[in-house]
Amino acid sequence: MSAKTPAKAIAQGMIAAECLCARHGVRLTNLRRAILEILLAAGAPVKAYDILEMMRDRGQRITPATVYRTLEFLLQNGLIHRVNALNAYISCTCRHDDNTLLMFICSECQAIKEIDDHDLYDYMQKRLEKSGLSLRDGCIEMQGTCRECMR
Amino acid sequence: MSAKTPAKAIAQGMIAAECLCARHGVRLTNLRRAILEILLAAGAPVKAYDILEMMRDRGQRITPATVYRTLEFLLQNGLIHRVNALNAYISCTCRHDDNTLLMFICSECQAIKEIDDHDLYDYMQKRLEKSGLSLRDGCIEMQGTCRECMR
DNA sequence: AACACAATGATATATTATTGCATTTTTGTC
DNA sequence: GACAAAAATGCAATAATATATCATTGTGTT
Repeated sequence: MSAKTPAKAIAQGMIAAECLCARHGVRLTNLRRAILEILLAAGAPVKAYDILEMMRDRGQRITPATVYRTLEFLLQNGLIHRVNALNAYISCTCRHDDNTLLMFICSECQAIKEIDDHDLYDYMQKRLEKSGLSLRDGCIEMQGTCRECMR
Repeated sequence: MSAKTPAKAIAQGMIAAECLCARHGVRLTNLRRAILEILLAAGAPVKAYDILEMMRDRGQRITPATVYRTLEFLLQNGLIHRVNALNAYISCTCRHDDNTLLMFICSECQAIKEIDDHDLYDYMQKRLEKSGLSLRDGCIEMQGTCRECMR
């Protein structure tokens, strides 16, 4: 419905997810597939209860607990990210096999951009280590303004 | 009670807050003072409903709405920060007069460290501008592991 | 005192998330 | 295939976090 993402990209995302789950030795069930697909299609942060509604609209009988459990699974396996600033979830667009993540959130339009800048990440890592802090496997969430909202 | 922070530091924080409010032309009321003091004393992230309880323990009749309104005021005036990763609030320890903020959260022990590293901030800013993103007035929340929890 | 405005009180409700236990589905073993 | 064990899901209740709305109180100005 609100498919902001081209069908092709969604399909690719699903295939990538299948591969990843196979490698991890975990099961990508229909429920998990369905919720991941919603997130892939949205291409934007989606709230847990919105996912719940979308699933119900599709005729699924489902409760919050199930949604959150499924999100937890997808998070664990690096297929999606949680956007703390928005209490929302977004499908992962980077191909980081590690858990490292640089995420930029536009405070104006809520758009999310994953930053695939390993140099920057490494620099931050190095810089923080001077204060005895390790970014290893860490998430970084930055808020600012995107180009469109800047003008 | 749970005063992790020396009384002297709390007092200093309060004075700084008074000054700042005076400069901003806003009122640091008793309620606001009380809640700021709780946060200063804690020296760690505190949840809204914990603040509510502490206030009630002190004999104040107070509701969630009031707590959130007060937190909002303190946030607006840069006296505290919201820790999105924890749904919690912490008194500001840096003296940034701007809204820029680099915050590090230990995923193990939940300790928060404000990073006062303008070089790092500027570097990130510059780096992000290449992607059309502006960190101006933005918050950065990083999760990782602190020295103590590393071993 | 009268007024305007900011702050707080009070009630209700919305939003986000988890717990615990029952049931179903899948997997591995015989 | 039959079975037991484990994983996934269903279901109900409830916890935790946050906001909206309207009434009341306090503060500063004239």
